[in-house]
Amino acid sequence: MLDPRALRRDPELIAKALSKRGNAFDLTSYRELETTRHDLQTELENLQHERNEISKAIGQAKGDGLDIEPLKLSVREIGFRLDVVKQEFAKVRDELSAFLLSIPNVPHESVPAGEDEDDNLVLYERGEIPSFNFEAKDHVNLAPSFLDIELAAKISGSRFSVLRGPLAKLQRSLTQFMLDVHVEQHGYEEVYVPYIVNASSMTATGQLPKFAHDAFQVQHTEPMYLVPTAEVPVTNFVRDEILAADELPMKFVAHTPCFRSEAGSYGKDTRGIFRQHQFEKVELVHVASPDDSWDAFEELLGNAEAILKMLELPYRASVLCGGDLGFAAAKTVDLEVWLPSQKRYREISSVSNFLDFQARRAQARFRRRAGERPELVHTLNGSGLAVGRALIALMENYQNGDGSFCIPDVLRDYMGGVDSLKLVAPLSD
RNA sequence: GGAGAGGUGGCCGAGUGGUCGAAGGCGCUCCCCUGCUAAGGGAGUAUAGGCAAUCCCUAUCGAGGGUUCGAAUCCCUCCCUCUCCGCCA
Repeated sequence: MLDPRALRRDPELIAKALSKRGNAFDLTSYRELETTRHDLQTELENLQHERNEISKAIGQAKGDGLDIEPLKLSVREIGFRLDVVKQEFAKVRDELSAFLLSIPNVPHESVPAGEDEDDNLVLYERGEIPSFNFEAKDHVNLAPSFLDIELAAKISGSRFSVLRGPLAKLQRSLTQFMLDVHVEQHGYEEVYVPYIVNASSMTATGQLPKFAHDAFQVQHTEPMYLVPTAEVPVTNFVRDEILAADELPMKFVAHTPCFRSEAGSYGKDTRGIFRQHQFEKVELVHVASPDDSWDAFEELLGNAEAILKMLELPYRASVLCGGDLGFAAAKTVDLEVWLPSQKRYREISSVSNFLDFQARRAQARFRRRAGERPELVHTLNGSGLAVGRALIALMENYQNGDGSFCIPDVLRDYMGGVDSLKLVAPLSD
């Protein structure tokens, strides 16, 4: 959520800043709502004040043994009027808050203008794109019977997968490796978190109310949601908390499955496990002081890149343009890994600084010094990395032409010493 | 699933329908005293909103309704936590 005070002070400025996203900010209805809210609130508070005064007087009169009936009568009209105004105010307040919750974050000044991913700005490329003297197979053809989409379709439906044997182990090894690096080398605390969250958590990080259709909802005593990313449960650690300055920065790493409905992506990336309703991700989350969040951003990006470097996968980094920027983010840098079968880079990590946008929704604050007013923290996160996509990238970039692919050095211990896999032969069971 | 207890400020914990935003304690901040690995004394210390505003006003005692001139306090619904029993990975 944007700062309501900043918005009130200069709505034009915010509208202009949001236009970088191609987001039309409705100044007219905002002004109308805000004016109505202000008028109603003033009237409401005045009425409440009057009522409080008289009620206080009644209390005193009663104590003094005086007749309180005339006073009661005088407060009656106020009560009626109050009921009406209270209702009107509640309605406008709810409308305004729904309006505010649906406004995306203001893009940082370094974010390029643009409509979609074609307008993203490539920062740099790293690693060496492999040159094969054979036709590169894609990940499906490299492990046909170990990656069973049909079986998953029977069990669940489209966009699910079953991984078998060594392929399942390889995905687990990747996960383990990433967690270990972030904990042992980058100073993160590993956390294990719920995979189902409540509506308040989803609202705090920005998935709700606007993007309900992207999430899987679970019906319980109240509506709950399968986590679309560990960002949701982990960032919500600090919801409604007032932290001490020395508790910052907080750095968490969590491995979770992620669930996305992928509504609106029909026909897109339908082959293999590239875009699934359920996928594994290792996520990094920072809770930072506002002074340090851009440093934290660089650190996070470096931490995610470190995994790609250690796996020796070719990748590039791009700043997302305004139009491609996620709802809550002020700035995002995507890491994209080279996929030989597609002969292009594809997203494997997304690193974002949300500034105080999520923190305001979450009321996540800290105190610089004891006795001072609490301030909103800054939140950031980044994939470190998307495990399923890392699996694809590894298989494809390390393929040898005979259907086998090598296991990168850093994973060999996790794989029990295995240095290559050949999974093109049918599964024998 | 059954039975019970409870949700109050950074924490613990009082609270009779009326001057309670809330006693007391702890913690924290500042000051004083003392000069020595301690203690004592004083003052302050919730959040959000309105306003140019220190002041002032409004709201908030798990959430939402209700009763009442007035609700932390009474009633209803929901959520959560804890204890015991049952079941269970």
